[in-house]
Amino acid sequence: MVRGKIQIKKIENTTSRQVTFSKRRSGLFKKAHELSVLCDAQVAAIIFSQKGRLYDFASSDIQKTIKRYAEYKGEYFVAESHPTEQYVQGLKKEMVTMVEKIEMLEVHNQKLMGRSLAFCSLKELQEIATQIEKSLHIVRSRKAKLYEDEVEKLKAKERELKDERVRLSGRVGEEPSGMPSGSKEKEDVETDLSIGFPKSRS
Amino acid sequence: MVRGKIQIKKIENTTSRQVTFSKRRSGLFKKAHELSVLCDAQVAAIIFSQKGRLYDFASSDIQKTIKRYAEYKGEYFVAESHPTEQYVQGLKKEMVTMVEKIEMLEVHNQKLMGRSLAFCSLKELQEIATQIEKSLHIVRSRKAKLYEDEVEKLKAKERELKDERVRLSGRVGEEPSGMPSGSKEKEDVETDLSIGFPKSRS
DNA sequence: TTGACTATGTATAACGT
DNA sequence: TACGTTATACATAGTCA
Repeated sequence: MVRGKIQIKKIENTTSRQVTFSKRRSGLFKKAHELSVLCDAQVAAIIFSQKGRLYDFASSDIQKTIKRYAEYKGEYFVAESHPTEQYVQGLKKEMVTMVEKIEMLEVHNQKLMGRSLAFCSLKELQEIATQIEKSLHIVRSRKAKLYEDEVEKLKAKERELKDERVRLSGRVGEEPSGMPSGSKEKEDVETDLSIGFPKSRS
Repeated sequence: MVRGKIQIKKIENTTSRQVTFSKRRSGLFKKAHELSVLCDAQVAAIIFSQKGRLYDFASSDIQKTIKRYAEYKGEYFVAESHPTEQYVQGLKKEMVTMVEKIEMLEVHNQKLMGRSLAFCSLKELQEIATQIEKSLHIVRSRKAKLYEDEVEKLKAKERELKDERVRLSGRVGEEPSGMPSGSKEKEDVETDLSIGFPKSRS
């Protein structure tokens, strides 16, 4: 029994509020449905309860209704971070550029590797050959340089060891003995060191 | 005055339907508002009239409500062509792959061109040198083949011309004359054709 | 269109169970 | 918590202005 006009303000009693919510919610949805049928309208209603639970009603597909709303209002209902069409276009453009670059590099690579030459003109072949010769020259020089450095390092080490040996002999005050023979007659250590297999060990 | 219970079905009379639409719509919005206040709920309602006109109500910001709905349902209400976050992630992943490929190709290219060798080991240098030598061999072979083909073509042409000359001479019934001298003693036409500038024209 | 009027149907607040 | 009941408040169909 209704005691009188109710005030439209938040119902403080939790139970009462929940009951009212449930009843009025279904009442609202009923009214929404009736409106949609009687007047041939597209109706959608969304309700979040205080607890955050979702209730919805739609006379047709709610997604369609919301999309229609979005189009009508010219708005997207999307997360803040959602990418724009423009941004994606930018990405795609970048990708096209990258694909082109990859193709270009692959073709170049192929040619430098001596493949896919079937449609090269003589002139082009000549250019490629020149480039390759140049490359080969550089690589060989670099290789030679590395060898040299290696040899230098080893020579330095040998010299160091020899000095050490002399110093030790001096301290002991004896003639060097028990040292590998033949170390004195060979002044040029270079002949003693070589890349590859050692000649022999005496 | 209401004559009796009304049927919940489309009102055929246009005027009546429009009036009912207007009244029930405001009634619905009023109920929605009351529900939101009484029960502290978030309510939104969207109505499209039969004519396609939009009416909406929301207890708070309707955009927020719809966004909340979208998040709750895990859906975007966006135009068909609008890119999803997932799609963009896919693109970005592809781009990373492409960037890596480009870097790899560039490094390879650089090495084949004899550049950026500073940090190559001897072993690596040796491999590069071997590859380059192989490439050079292939390119030179290809070049040689092209030269040969060219020469073959020219020889064939010369032979053809010679045959033609002989036939013409036979028809005229005379000793060939006015022909370039020395064409008979030279059986090997190869010496007569060369790549580059012609030696001379007699 | 829009707003009033009003008889009547409906929704629902306050209770029970 | 959820469902009946019921007295009331509210909504609204039909009508007129």
